[in-house]
Amino acid sequence: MPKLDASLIAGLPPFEGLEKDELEQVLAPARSLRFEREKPIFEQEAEAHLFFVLLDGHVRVVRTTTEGQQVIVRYISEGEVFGIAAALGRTTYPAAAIAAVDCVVLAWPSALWPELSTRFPALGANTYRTVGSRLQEAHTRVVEMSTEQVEQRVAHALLRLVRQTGRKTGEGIEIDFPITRQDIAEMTGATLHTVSRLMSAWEGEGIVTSGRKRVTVSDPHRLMLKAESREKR
Amino acid sequence: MPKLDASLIAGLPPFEGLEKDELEQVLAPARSLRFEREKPIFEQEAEAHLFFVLLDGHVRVVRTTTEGQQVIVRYISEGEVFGIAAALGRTTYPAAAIAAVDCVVLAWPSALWPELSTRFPALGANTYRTVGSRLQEAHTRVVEMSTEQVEQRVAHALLRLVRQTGRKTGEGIEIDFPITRQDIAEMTGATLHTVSRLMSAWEGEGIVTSGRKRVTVSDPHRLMLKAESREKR
DNA sequence: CACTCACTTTGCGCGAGCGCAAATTCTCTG
DNA sequence: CAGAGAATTTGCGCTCGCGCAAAGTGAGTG
Repeated sequence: MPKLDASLIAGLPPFEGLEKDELEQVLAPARSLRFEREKPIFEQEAEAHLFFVLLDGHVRVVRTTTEGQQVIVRYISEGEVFGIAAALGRTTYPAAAIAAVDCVVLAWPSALWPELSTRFPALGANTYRTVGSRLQEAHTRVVEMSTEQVEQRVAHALLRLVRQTGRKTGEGIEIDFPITRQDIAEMTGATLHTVSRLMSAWEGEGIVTSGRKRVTVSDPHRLMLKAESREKR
Repeated sequence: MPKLDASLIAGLPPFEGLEKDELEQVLAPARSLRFEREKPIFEQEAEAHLFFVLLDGHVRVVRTTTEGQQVIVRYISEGEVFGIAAALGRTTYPAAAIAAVDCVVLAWPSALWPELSTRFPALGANTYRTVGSRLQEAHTRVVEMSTEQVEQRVAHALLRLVRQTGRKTGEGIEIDFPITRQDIAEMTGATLHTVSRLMSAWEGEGIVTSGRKRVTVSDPHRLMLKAESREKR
């Protein structure tokens, strides 16, 4: 087990408000793990033995229905906790987590959560704050799915990705990991065909530039207009 | 302030695992409040000064979009906590809560949450377990909205309501509070017209009996078939 | 460097379910 | 108990976006 570099980790949101020695105590029982691109970090319905903080990379969280249809629940970015079923009283993971690119994670045994969260209340508070915003985000998605057209939903999804993981380039803000039309479809409840058509149209209008597994938003402002205009019902 | 009857409250899920004297300490700073049918318990975006346990009645949790469209996030039943924004590090309520019928609630000042949850870990664990299942449920709804037809979604919604709040009658299991076609539409992302058509069809098939603000499921098994058959995509 | 496979684009037809409108029925209130 | 308003039902046309199909375009590999 490599010695973890506390100084790089100290600034991450889950550990905010922890003293230096507290952080070391928190990190002591953690292992650092690597996952290659497209490799599963955990599977849906598996025993939730570990919980994680993502140190580097991007992770896709996917739910699969009994009929085999996949839905992307969210993407995890650097510095976020995930797989925290144990903190929410679950014994299994409700979704799978897959490394979207090569990833480095910290992993703790779930059994340690009760002790860690009581010994280090700041850790618990930070984690539950994250849970709160995820619950709110999930409800936001329900509302979007209920009230918006596909075009609006796709625009919102892209804007969210850009905000979360955007990286500035010459042509605009690029989504920082490989993402297919199919992926965007699975985030928005559309088909890859419809997503492809929308992207083509937006490309023509100069709002996005995109290629194989790559999306760059060159005009976020006009994309926001697409996201907001024309409600239904 | 009336003296609270601890014996009636002891069995509720949020208080499971608390000793008798602990329960009394938890209840001490709580106030009991009454709300008439259709009166708001709190408004969306309001300061989250209180958190609640529902002692009697049913509460509708509603999000309103900037365009004024309403979506029913969930219904709260007896014995559930709600309005727990503070436990999730939020300062405002992300949705409104409205009494679906005359209600009795227990209310605590949000400021007490940190103290209560650390002094009584069981209370914290029970609450976060609830949060966990709500997060999962929200994701389930996202998946349903992404992959199912309106008919399946409405069937699922009714089955969920029946499981949560069903009350046996001569004709089947009745949803225990007034609920309109419009309400069901706002839970499923459909229009009241489509919901009405579905209910009429199902009534014809002998699956449900319904009237004004009233729904009884007489054949849950066949409704489950409606909920599961024919996936799309 | 060619081959293959995954990803993407585009066309076309169709159907689920919305939007609008109007009639009907039930409940509550004065 | 009559009137009014809320909730429900039903009809009809239309559109968004899916389903299916087929062609095109990279990118990685042996």
